[in-house]
Amino acid sequence: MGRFTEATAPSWVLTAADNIAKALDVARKDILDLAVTPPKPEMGDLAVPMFQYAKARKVAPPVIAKEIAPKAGGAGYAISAEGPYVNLRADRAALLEDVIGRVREAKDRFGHAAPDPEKTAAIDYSSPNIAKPLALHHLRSTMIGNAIARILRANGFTVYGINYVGDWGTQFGYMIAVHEHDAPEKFEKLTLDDFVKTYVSQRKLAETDPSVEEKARNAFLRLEQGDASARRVWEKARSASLAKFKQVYDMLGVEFQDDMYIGESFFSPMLDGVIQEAKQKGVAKEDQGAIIVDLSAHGIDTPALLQKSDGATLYATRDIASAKFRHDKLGGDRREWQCLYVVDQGQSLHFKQVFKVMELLGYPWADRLKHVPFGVMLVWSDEDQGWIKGKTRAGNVVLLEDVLNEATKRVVKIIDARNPELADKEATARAIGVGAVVFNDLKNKRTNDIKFKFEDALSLEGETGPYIHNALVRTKSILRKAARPVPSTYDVKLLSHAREGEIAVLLAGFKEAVARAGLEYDPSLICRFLLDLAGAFHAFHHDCLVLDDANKALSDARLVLVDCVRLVLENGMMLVGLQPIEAM
RNA sequence: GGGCCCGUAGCUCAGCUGGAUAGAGCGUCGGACUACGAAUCCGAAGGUCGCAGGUUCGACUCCUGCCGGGCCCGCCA
Repeated sequence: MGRFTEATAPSWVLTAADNIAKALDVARKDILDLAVTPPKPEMGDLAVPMFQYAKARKVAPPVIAKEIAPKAGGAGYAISAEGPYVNLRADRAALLEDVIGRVREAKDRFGHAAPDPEKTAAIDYSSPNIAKPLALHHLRSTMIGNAIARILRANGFTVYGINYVGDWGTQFGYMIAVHEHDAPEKFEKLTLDDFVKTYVSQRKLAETDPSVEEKARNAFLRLEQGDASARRVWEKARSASLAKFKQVYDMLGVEFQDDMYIGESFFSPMLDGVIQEAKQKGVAKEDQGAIIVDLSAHGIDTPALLQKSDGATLYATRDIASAKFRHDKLGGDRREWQCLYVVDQGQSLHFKQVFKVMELLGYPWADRLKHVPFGVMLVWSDEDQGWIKGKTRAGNVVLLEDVLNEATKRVVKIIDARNPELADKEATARAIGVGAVVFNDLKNKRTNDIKFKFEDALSLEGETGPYIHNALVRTKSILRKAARPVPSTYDVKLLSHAREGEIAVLLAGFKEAVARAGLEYDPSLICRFLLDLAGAFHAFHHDCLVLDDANKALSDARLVLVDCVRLVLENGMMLVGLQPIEAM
């Protein structure tokens, strides 16, 4: 697999690949697929190995390389044979001119693909439980999902971000039993915290007093039957929870449309229909009093349970109903529709079962349902001297909000020490602190377990969010100090420094990174890009003076480049949910 | 026992889905603020890529087996 596809390759790469293909008498795509990045920058920007062509012609690879290189030259790049490789190096001035032109034209859409009405996606992410707090482990689904939603939009998709909140289940029995007869003035003021406390205390009581459980069950039964008084408590618990969730989402820069909080309760009226349909189609059967779908003929040993022996439905049943809803209402009529579930890898089997059941039910779009799994979050434990799962064990919950506030607090302290005059101190600290936590979560491959350590997640140095923020702030500082608009014309030949070349190569690769991140549903690819670009800019900043009255022409050209870096950094940051800032 | 994920430097991770001498960050050691922000930059030390076979001109990458870790495996979500 090559570095580029025909759709995303910069024009010089296409030209070069064309010429090499012609010289070898093969297809351009073959060359693109073969092309790799050389191990050292001095060797060039792209290399095409000659091994297989050498084998076909029964000559040594270096011989072929030497023969091809002189024949495949062209405008915009240099070509040379080095051992068994044909190395290509983009002409820096041409590359810079090309990429700067594109950035300045596309602006905040640079790197994006054109919107395509056939591309639609429903993405399920975050999806916390009502009446429970947002904990640290919710960060993963929330931010990975948010980033994928933004990345797919940048790839031309219309995206529906769905928050499939857990707003149905026996836990509401406790809420109803306890709060049903609260005085109105107390009832009105109930918050998520109150409901969490109720849940915890009721669970504790239930351990010694069986009647607590009994009352809760009855209360939930009334809720299911549509009892108005029970429903009133349910609604309150739901709205109080959502209000709190939205506060935290706001801190994270995450937003769901109001009509996209489509929780489990929404589907409860449809579940009988699902069971009936599955039975009628001969997909489901009764077994030990329960309704199951036997999947053993399809390589899945565990059957999918649609209904318990006591008649209650299960979450697989709800997922079937919700998949139909998403297809029918959220873009399923489009050719390139997809429905993503950004849910931890522990639920792989569950989704495998649900998707297979959808297929057995005869829905031809069942193959568009995709589980996008991610690794669990492990927290460092000094006690155990190891990584442990930060489970919701009683009293052991790390609140997401607390982590974000702590991060912000630490950044405020640093700003106070280094830049006490900063305007917007609180908002800036929040962007940097939250960004640090978010970036720490997204920078590694999605499927890895992430090991959460405060010192690392809140670190301000190295491969971190603040490293990106710092690069952005440096671009803005220069642009501000220039005290004149970014020049509209400039002499590209003056941008001859090696650092400028590195930046050009990176900028030219942004679109490829966005495309790949979209195909692989992996925000870490954007994070890596941002680290590379920020790094190249930091090095440039160290080596190259931009504001230089003695050399106005060079200063102009560099200002243009700095502005492009600024723009692409901002574009990339938006995709992964880092909030751009002006100063720090 | 079966299924999925993982094993690369002391630690945390990249390695472009088979190509050139395996790369970063943290930590350690040593340098750079009389230039646009040192939350930065430059350099050094540090690796039998878990182990053993196999496929290939070529394997960190693909296949098989083993070792070690995580998650899942019918009435929780």
